[in-house]
Amino acid sequence: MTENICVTEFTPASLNEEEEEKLAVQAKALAHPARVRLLKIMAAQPGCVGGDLVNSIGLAQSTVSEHLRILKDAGFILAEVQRPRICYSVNRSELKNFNFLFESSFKL
Amino acid sequence: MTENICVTEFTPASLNEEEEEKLAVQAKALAHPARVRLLKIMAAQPGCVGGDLVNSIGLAQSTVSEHLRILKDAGFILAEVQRPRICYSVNRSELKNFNFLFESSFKL
DNA sequence: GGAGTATATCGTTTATCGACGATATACGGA
DNA sequence: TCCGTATATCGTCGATAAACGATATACTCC
Repeated sequence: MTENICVTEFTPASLNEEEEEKLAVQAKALAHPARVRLLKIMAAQPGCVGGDLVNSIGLAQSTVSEHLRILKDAGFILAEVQRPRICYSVNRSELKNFNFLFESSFKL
Repeated sequence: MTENICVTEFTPASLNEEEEEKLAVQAKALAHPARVRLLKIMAAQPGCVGGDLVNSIGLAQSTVSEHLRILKDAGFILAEVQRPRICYSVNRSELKNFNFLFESSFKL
């Protein structure tokens, strides 16, 4: 360890660990092409889609279900039960919140 | 497969596979708390930081180096060699581009 | 040329992810 | 009540990620 050349002092106070964790967790939910695609499809629908998402994407039903669970856990989508189907839709406020968190974290 | 209830037809033309892939790849680079933290630290610096990042974070030098490589590969940071150090800084245009890609993909 | 310094790479181990088929669940309707 | 349908969960396997210590690399300065 030597003295810094181009480093200003960093104040730990500006590090909000919870926010960082949330940003990372949500980014992880976006970190797969299939999930980006699913989100995009849902965002393009006025209402919601059922398991037709499975047909829109070349993956097994169980795989799609898992991707949807991850997106749901991240808060990016909502699931409305319409037996026997489930109607998924994007949660725009949470998507916007991610966007905001991203911008504010990195001072864009 | 049955007829849809709440699904409108989806046009594959609006699916830009390259963009989806890029969004996923960049999201993956953000999908770790240590990398979010590193980016945040760098974004808070006027210029750049050297390997002091290693000291700012409780991880081994080799681990931090790997995280930095991932961020660099994603285009989120720039590395300027100042032997024997390397000065890292955020690439704001790429961060902003991610933001834009995110917004436009999901129609926010 | 040799020593010192900062960063990158390698090799290993453990943990997590992604995909699938098979099966369970939870309901609506005949 | 039993059947069909849509979704969720389970178990497994191969692939990838994350962490570390040890070592290599690539310079600067004596």
